[in-house]
Amino acid sequence: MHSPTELAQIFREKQLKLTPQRQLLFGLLHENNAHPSAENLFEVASKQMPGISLRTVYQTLGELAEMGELQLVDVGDGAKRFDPNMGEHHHFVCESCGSIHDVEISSTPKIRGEGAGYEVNEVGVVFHGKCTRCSAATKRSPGHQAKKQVARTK
Amino acid sequence: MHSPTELAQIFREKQLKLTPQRQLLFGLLHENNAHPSAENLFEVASKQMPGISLRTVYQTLGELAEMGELQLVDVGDGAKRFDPNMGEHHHFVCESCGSIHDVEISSTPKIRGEGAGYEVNEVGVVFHGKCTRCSAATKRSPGHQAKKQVARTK
DNA sequence: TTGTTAGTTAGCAAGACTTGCAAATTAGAA
DNA sequence: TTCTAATTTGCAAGTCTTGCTAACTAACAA
Repeated sequence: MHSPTELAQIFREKQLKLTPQRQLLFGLLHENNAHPSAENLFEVASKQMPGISLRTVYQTLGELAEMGELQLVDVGDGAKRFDPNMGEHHHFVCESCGSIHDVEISSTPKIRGEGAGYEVNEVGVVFHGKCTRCSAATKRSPGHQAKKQVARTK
Repeated sequence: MHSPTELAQIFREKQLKLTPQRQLLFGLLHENNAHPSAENLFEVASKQMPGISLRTVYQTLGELAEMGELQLVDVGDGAKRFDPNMGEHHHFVCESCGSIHDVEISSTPKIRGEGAGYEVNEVGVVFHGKCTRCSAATKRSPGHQAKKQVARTK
């Protein structure tokens, strides 16, 4: 996504207000590669701006996604994640700690056979496995693993 | 997944009961390539067995998935889908009618660069676009499209 | 056929994640 | 400072799924 400064400019041009809430979120999202959920961002934002509403976080994230400033990532664990990296890339999800990492793939997969006639607009690839850290941890002490990075109560 | 008869055998071996509800669901799932959600199956099952509980459908689907008889497919539209096709394949989601189709890809994508050190256990590829039918319909009468095959209220 | 019992089902409540709504605020322009 | 449309909030509500538990029943033995 664009930098907070550039976003400010874009918002002004669209007659959208530059509220403190939005500015805070722009900053928290910029170059954030942790793939946070709305709730994650809300927690962090709350520390810097107690009282900010979760509803506002959802609202702002939704706007940014609609404007093409954020990519929505769904790894099937319940909550949607937001990724400011709009370049072409895919995702790796660690089964141990839950972390999500951007990855590049050697070549975009193509449909083979009957389905080849489909009109494809988008291809999403999600890898599941163990990240370097968890993989190493498992080797050192099987059974143990890095603490889950993303809280999941479900 | 296995055929209803084979599943019956497997369940017996595991001391699991062969209830009418389970038998019905086995049948409805067998060779079902429509990628139904729990709710979808519940509706169909209800016609043949009025009174069956949605809870039971979830329960049974969960058991089958755990036994490796069903694959869970999440295309990010809210509800999980169940796919009895356990062979290696990926999915195509039609943006117009919502239908999901199994597809094969020419080669499994590989992670490139730094992420190459990850321990990958599973690769999921989801294509989004227009299925043959909707693609043709759009060309015939732009603006129109096939009726959504999967109800989504969200 | 009957009794026994562990496995199941059904219903409802509740939890997680999101979104709709309406009232209260406020950024930005005049 | 005033005005107004855009925003933020808080809460209710909706969707999908799971936990809990009382009632039920498939499967097996006598």
